Amino acid sequence: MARYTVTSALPYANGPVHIGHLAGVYVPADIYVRYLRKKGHDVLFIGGSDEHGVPITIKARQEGVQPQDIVDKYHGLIKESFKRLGISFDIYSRTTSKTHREMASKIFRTLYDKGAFIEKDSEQYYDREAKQFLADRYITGTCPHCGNENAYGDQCEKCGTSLNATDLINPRSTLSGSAPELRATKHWYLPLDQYEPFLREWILEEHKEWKTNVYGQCKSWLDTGLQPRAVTRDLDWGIPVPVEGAEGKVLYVWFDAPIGYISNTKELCPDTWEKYWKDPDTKLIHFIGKDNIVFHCIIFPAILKAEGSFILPENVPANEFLNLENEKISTSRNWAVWLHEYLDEFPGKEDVLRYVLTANAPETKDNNFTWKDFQDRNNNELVAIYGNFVNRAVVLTHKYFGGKVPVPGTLLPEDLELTGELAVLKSNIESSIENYRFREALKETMNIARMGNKYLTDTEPWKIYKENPERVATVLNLCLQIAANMKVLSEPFLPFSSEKLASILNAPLIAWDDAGKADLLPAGHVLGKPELLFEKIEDEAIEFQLRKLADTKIANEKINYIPAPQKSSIQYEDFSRMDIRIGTILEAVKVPKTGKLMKMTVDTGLDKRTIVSGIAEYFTPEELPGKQVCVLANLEPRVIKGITSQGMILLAEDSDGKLIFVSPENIVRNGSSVS
RNA sequence: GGCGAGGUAGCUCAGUUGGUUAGAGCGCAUGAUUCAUAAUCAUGAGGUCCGGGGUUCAAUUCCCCGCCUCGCUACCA
Repeated sequence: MARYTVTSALPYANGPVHIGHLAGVYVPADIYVRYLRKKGHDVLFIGGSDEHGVPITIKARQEGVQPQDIVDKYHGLIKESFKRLGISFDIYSRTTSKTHREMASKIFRTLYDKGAFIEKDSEQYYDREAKQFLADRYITGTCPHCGNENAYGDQCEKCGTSLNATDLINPRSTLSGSAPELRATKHWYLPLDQYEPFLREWILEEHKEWKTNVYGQCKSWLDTGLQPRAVTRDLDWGIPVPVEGAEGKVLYVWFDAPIGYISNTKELCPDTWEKYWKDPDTKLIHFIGKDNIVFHCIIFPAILKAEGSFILPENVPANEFLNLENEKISTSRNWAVWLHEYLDEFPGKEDVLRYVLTANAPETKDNNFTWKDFQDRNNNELVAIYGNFVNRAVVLTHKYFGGKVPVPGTLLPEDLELTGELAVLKSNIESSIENYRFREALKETMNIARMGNKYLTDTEPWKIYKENPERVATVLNLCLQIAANMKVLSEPFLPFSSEKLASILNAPLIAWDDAGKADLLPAGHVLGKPELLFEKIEDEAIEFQLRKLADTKIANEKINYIPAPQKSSIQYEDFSRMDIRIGTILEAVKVPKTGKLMKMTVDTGLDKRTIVSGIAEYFTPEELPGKQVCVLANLEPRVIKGITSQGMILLAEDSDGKLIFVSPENIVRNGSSVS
């Protein structure tokens, strides 16, 4: 018996959980832990909500409530829906818990006391209108070396000098446009660069077996070179930095969140939690999505290593992403299948979702969920293969043997082959699960039912019953044994159906290692009431979902779009200083080596000038010439990627981020003023 | 733009440490069958293994270039 600590990424509590989260993290993690438990291992499955960080404060501000209200709402919703889907967490807690606050503080403090952090005092700019400290790149000003008036807080692009924001003359906040004030602040950095040799050895040498996407990304980070990373923030929502003189500062959410795994373990096992985190015999497994790789493979292990007494993860099986009907799942665009809605709309079909998301899991590359595929897999696989096989075996037994498991006769070669294959399939399922290949494991599980269907067709008990009832007894006995094996071996994937099958067979769920054999049900055992394991999903239900997606996609784009709050008042004079003209784009080329920049020549009526704009993702150079646009003409020129941009083209940004030109309704003479 | 992962049958995916006819499930076609939720079983059709070069006796598999998708990151007056 081995000991396992299995974690699944903490969902961020600013929205409900959708099928992408499930397919990527929670369903595979649940399969894994259910399997380990069935094998008799000592395993803890740790989950919880991640409730700190800036996005939650922004959402709270938008909705006019407190951050606590936001996280209370979503934590409850998420916890409840996980439970309903049978995600078998041993604990699902939250990072606003008392235990977590203490644990995160303690770990920070330990590192602090060990001198593991770099402490940096600095004067940082604070935007009084936006009410926050500004990161360097949110500040522009005049370069002290070359006099460029549009240098960034971290670097002047004109002379190439690296700067500190405090070096700038006449700094401005790019958030509000106002002049920020200097405030002294202090932050703590984890010098990741110091852990590079350790990480390199540990990952690149000792964990070559990790999935290629995980290993590749870690290697990329390590080869690029790691930088010290700030682990504190100036913010009023989070865990206070437990150090004197750190008032108003909180732990960076990515420092505190993974510690939540530890805190939640402690909350569950106040006395014994340490053996799950500090005993070298314990295997720690993190289930995550691919966007989380660096935090779980680089930063969190560095924190654990710095602390010194914790074990490191054995594996970090990160999945890719799931698309929905060929489009990226998006919370903000409401393009998702929400778990709590699915559970309401498909009652009793928890396993169908679990099945489809496993059979189609994005294990090696991004995958696509479609409702048609969902229906097909239910109707053609769960119903037709698994459910149907069980039903055939049970109905025939009731018909010929009064619902009692018949006494088997002498086994023929084909019977022995069947039982031999059963053991093979079981072992295939085991090795697949242990290697995090759940899709394959599920397929092998279904092959057991396929094998049963074929066996029934080959032996044709309904034909031979009259002349050879003894043979039929053997055949049906074996079929029921196969069904009993299905019940056990499919339980990690389809726990609800296994319960149901247990009741149909009137036999309890047994341990994993007792399966794989053809003697699970004794002769004479009385079966339970026959009922269908799965039912067909009709076209109407699928059409409803597709219509709903189409509708909510349109509706929510309009309803959910929250315009940015109005900026502070200005005088007419401020406005009148802006010289906005109508101009015509003459030519356009993409700026090489950039993702978004387009270099255009624009006839402003005043002159023909060069303007660089970040629109290349939305327009091709070919479609631009001839277009009339509004140009902010008297904007100070600015060097972008070595090109001097003389002005700015006005664009509207749609709710989905798409850019649209602000153009005159009719053709206007170039140089016309806009006011 | 840099880096990482992926691009294989209509769909979802395996696989090839380079080697005769590239696999599975679903879908489709044909046949068998009727115990079963028109479910099952068998057989079959379907693929310039993203494109172009190169190395090799031989490349889908190795190398180079390019295109596409996703992620991280940079940039986006």
